[in-house]
Amino acid sequence: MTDESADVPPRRGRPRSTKTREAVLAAARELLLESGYQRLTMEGVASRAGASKSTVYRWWPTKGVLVLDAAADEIAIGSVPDRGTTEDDLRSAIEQLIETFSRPLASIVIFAAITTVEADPEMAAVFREKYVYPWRLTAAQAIERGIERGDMASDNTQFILDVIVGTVFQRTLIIKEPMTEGLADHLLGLLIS
Amino acid sequence: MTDESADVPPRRGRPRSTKTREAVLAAARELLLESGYQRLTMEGVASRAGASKSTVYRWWPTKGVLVLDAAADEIAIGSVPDRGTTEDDLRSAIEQLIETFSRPLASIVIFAAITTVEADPEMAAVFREKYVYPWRLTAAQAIERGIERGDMASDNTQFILDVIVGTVFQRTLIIKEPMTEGLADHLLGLLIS
Amino acid sequence: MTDESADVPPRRGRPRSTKTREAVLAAARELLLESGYQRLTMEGVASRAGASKSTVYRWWPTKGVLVLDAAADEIAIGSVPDRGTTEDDLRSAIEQLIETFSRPLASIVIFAAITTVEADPEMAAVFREKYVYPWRLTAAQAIERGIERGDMASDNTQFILDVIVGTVFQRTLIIKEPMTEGLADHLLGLLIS
Amino acid sequence: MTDESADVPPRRGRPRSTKTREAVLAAARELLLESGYQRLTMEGVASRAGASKSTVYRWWPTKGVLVLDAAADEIAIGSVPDRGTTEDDLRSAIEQLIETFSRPLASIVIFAAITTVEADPEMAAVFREKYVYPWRLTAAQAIERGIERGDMASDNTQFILDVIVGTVFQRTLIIKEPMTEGLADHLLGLLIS
DNA sequence: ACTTAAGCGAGACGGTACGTCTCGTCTTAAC
DNA sequence: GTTAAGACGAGACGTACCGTCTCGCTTAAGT
Repeated sequence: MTDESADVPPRRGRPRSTKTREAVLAAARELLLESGYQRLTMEGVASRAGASKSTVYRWWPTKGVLVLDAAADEIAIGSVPDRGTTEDDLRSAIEQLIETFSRPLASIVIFAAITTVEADPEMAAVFREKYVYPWRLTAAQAIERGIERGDMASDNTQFILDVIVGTVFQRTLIIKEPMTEGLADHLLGLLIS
Repeated sequence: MTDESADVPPRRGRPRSTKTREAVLAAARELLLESGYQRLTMEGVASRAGASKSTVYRWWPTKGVLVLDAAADEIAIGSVPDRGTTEDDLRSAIEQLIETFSRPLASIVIFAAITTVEADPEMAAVFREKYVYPWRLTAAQAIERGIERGDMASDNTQFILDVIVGTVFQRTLIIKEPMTEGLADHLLGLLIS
Repeated sequence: MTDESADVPPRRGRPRSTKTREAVLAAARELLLESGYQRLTMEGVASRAGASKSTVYRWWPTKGVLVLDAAADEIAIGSVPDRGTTEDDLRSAIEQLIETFSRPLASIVIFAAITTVEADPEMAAVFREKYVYPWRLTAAQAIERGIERGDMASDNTQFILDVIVGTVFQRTLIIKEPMTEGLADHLLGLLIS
Repeated sequence: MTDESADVPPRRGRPRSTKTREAVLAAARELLLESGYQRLTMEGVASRAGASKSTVYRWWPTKGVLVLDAAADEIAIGSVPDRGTTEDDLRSAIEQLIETFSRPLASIVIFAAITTVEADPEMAAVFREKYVYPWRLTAAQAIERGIERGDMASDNTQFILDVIVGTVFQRTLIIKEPMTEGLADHLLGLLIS
């Protein structure tokens, strides 16, 4: 009878402090909500968390990595379910987008991840790989089911995705006035023939 | 008999140097294309232009103002003409957007103006007032003409504007892969019933 | 009639602030006396002086350069005069050494300059060039005058210099107990035959 | 048969590793010779020795203590013998000094021990107690024998000690050019009447 | 021609954050 | 109890830009 979980790495040295980790992430969240992404500094996070700069840099080499970690729960968007009808599927997708983009912390971090490509391409890449592509894949599948059923006003999946994401992004993160209520209905009216 | 042009201030002292002004704007354009908006520094612009920092700050109090001035010609988008048919009008609007967003310098500056709200709200405000609203107004008029003719798939003007701008922004400035050719046709197919 | 002082360099830009310069040097002196050379930090000096780090680094690139400047007056040892008799000349030399090594600030800085060679060879080099060699040259001349007169107990100038400097250094900077009063007489008794 | 040495404390747990101890001391010696005292770090010694920092700190609380331990053999200077004549005794003393100060490792450590008082007074104290005073005591006795015999040019023992130590220190550790050969003779010529 | 006033370059200045480094302490699991 | 590993708080390092501030020189328009 052998140990079944033999693939556990043999941890050595002082283990990482959960307390410090959470203090740093909490400090990052607070400062994001107070001052935004640009004005957040690694030094400020360390200070607010009662941690040292070296500890912060040891685990989060850049600001982008840090805030993606700090807001991970809020950013997570899940995947688009298969509810049986095209309208229900697309409505799910659109409402997931609207809901996620409307969370205060998530909106700040997502906006930063998208718009800071130039200064921090790695942040954008991590964000895409981890959050955007998985959702986009299931959303594309939902759209393709709709196309097969003959329900869609366009047969170009990528284009429809761009319409949905672009419009919701525009309305919720750029033009910030509400109108979010009717947004899903308007989009469905346009996309479903 | 009074002075006809009473609003002309009696300029005294050394007049502003056109040469310096143009050297600074040219330096800003070069650095934008070489390094992007974030990595551009006022210090770098002054140095490249052979000007002093105080001269740069005298005329362009912030990086945003400077960059909008430097790219003014490329950013100008004009207004949506009245060509007689809904399709022609909308196609004009969409192609103006695509064309403008595709110019190298304009794309950098517009992207910065839209996404830097947090760090430089004034830049965003100036950009909206001077470039976005005028175009958006004539685009809204074109859409309303289409609604009156009964050509549009939706009767909500602001929503349609968000679809157009959001989709084009998404495709040209966020997801940078081409497909720009078919974009106008796809959008027209969706928006015109 | 032409301008006689045409060789004045044409000063450009904002002139250096004398006030800041003196505040930094005074802060350095205070911290040297309070904490010693090793514990003095550039950051501490800037802070105490109400100056910024960049200003300190602009003018004094290393700690060694800064403290040599801060203590310049106290370190200056002059040169050995020619008083006519060997005894008077040597007594002058020895008393200059003792007096200089006994000043609180000078002793700290000289000790640092001598003993930090390994970590900051430039400081040691500047110190030697500017303060040690000039004095050593005139002291050597005084010794040679004594040798020519047949007054000296040894005819090796460098050796006698090492005896004088080594003994005074040993007594005043290493073994710090007094006995400094009789030191000059004892040395003269030994060196003059 | 019982344990004969009952006064040995009943050691428990893992015994100290002789191998590790020697690896650390050897690493310290290597790094002293390669980089000098200032640039030697506890971290570097641990790393070179394949030991952990905590092990190094457990047994050698400071860099000074470690380095004195690592160079103990080379630093040891013995005591001044009584050879019967003043000249032989003093020559022994001076040559012991010169020889010790000329060993590469010893010169580094002694120089550090003497000049690091400010930063590490404990190191200086340990060095004085363990190496300086014992030798100084026997050297003083040799000098006093010379004074009693009427051989010395001065009757102040401490002063003569300072002349000897100061001059040799000056010549071998500060001014590093040779001339060490004639040094003992020159000193004897001066000190013996 | 002479005065006046703004433009301009150079560059010093106080700040602030950067990311790196070493320090000496602490916390584990393995031995 | 000792060890290797290595996380941790602390704090200085030297650099880069920020936006402001003197300076002395230049350049015209108004006298």
